Amino acid sequence: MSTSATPRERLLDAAGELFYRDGVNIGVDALCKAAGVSKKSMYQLFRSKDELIAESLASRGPAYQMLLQPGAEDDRSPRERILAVFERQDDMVASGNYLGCPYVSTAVELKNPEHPGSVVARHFKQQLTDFFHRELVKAGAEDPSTLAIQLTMIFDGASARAVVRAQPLGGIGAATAAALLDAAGVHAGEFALS
Amino acid sequence: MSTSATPRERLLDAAGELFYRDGVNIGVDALCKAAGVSKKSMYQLFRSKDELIAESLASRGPAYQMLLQPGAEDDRSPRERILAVFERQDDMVASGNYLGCPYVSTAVELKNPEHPGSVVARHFKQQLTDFFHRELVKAGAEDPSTLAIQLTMIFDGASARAVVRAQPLGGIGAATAAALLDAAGVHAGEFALS
DNA sequence: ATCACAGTAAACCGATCGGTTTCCGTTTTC
DNA sequence: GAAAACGGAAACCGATCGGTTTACTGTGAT
Repeated sequence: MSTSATPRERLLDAAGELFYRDGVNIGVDALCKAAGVSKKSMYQLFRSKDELIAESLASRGPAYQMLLQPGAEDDRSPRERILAVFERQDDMVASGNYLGCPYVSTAVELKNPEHPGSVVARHFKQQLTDFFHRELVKAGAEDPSTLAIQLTMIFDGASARAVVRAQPLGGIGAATAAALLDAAGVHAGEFALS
Repeated sequence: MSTSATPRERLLDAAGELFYRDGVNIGVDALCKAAGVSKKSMYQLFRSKDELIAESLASRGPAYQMLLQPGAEDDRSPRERILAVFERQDDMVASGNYLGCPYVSTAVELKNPEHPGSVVARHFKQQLTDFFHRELVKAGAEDPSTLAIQLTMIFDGASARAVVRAQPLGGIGAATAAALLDAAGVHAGEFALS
């Protein structure tokens, strides 16, 4: 347990991992024990367990996005950059212990769409759609808004498949996304003329 | 509370509804109270709560499939019958209180793919894929196996979107499925030549 | 009439739930 | 060096967890 980090950081880290691995119903005692933080400290850092759920989800957002989305600087085409997301998802599933997209899983478990954790989940799922949208605009796609939503759906569908089947995806997500991009006329190496 | 049904039926009914509405972490006390069944009866009808999860999921399977899949006897083309699944999903989401595909949600919540409930979930998700596969074979699709998986992914992706966004789908699932079928050359009114 | 069974209500078990509080040691601050 | 703040360990709260047990009621078969 890296005691170098602040209690808040340790808590957010442990919460991010345990809420994902065991579900949001894991107890705060187990959480605090894993973080090496007392319940007293936890409850003066966070108003409630619900707030900790939301904040731990939010704190992992940027890293999760960077893990999934290619950096801004590379010379790949929009299509390749989009497909890279599905390839990274494939890797995550293949590396084992994949339990679904953390945001979708949390929203599913919380049931209540107004729960602070659900709000955070909605926000970060929108960011993936926004990434797709930006790339599609760069590629000059005809209907980037619809297509971005469809790609996000394929991403979450692949995620659901990985959870239900509990086995590697074998590139089926990337293949489906590619088929959809083909149908929409977004081809390899293509950029908008503008 | 229809006391006409047997305790077993009442329990499976209440469990199917409450596990879906509140998640699998709902207590057995609440379950038994909703079913009007004593805990003693519950535990001589089912070995454990885990078994009740699996059996209630299984007992709802046939009705859920019939709700989603068109009956065997209709004159629609395979493509239309496939798209009908997505339209019914759209209706379910639009009617409110949609909390995702019960099988995916349960698998996500249980985390453990060897949990009896996860096994049942995997089985019934496969049945949807099988339905798509049958229709695709009828339509003479080139790669029905891959396409059936892709359609199932779109279905689950649309389901995830409905949960995360907590708003109607607006036909995006059917539109995505249609685009994929178009790309695969499965057109309206088309049947295999055989 | 009686026996057996099915089933409910409720007490009970140890463990855990989210959350609060007390106590005490350590570190920072002046 | 004294005082104040930080934070961990652990007791504590009422409620609930999954599961068992006891006690009692109603029913049908004989």
